[in-house]
Amino acid sequence: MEKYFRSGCPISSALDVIGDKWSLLIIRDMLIKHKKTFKEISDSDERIAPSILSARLKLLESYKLISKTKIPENKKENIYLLTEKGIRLTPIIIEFSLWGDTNMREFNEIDDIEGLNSDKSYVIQSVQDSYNSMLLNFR
Amino acid sequence: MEKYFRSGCPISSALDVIGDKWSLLIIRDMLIKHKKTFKEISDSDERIAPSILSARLKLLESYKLISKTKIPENKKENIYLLTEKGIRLTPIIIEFSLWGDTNMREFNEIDDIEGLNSDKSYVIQSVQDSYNSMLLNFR
DNA sequence: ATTTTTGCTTTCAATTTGAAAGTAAAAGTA
DNA sequence: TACTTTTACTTTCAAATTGAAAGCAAAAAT
Repeated sequence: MEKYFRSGCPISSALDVIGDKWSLLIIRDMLIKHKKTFKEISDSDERIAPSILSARLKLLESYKLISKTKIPENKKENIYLLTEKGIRLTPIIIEFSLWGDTNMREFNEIDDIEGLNSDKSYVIQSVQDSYNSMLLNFR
Repeated sequence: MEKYFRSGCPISSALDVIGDKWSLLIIRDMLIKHKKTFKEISDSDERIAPSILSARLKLLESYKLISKTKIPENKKENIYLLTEKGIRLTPIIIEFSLWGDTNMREFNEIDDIEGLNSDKSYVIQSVQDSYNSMLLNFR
């Protein structure tokens, strides 16, 4: 897992870490659906292969977007949680959601997402607040 | 170039079109640097291979994010321009820029971008206005 | 004690990527 | 007019990545 960046451009550098087919979908499930285990994340509509999920979780952890812990009650399951860096991806996730909702209906049947039409900064704040509340159970 | 979508999720659908290593960098150069020809887009810090650029331009055109024209003065060069759909990617580009700027400095030396600290919606509006002004020369 | 679940790893074929070279038409130059 | 250069690609092919399937070891459930 070597860390190679194509240039010093912040956009390019961000894409070098999360600009692949799967990373933002993993982040979406953690952030919006509060998924926390390998199995929960595996169970998405998009069916990510375990080999890919494993590799991606390792990479996201190496860039400190997520952390990996266990809870004392369960020695088996790993708990994956978004870090501050990861939670800060919320605006990107919301912008993708809005763009896809408006611009992809012509090419694919798009699920309706409730609350997406509310004020943008309110939606972002709500998502982040909700995730942070959930996090309180793990400290 | 078959159009396959992994699910009805707007985020996933957006990523199925622009969630690869290069598309958003092509959009960045068109939107921010007003690049319009194959050669101009080829000349980026990240050095995209012509085979990849060719394939990506075709795909972006098929999803109506860009249009391909010629100007009467030059029968050789194609002019690639962002459509409304493409210009609407501005918020995503800006959010990537902001996130990379804040969160990737730990792992890569990030170029300073002037004006990035201004009000977000002002930055977005400026970028879009500037691109639209440039477009007036091609209608 | 046995079965099931979980979180992976391994394997391997198929797909994608990307560097390099090639090409055809247009444009520029002598 | 002939030649050279430029542009916008395409082709080739090796390397890297992806992803479906199977395997596996430890923990949890029965």
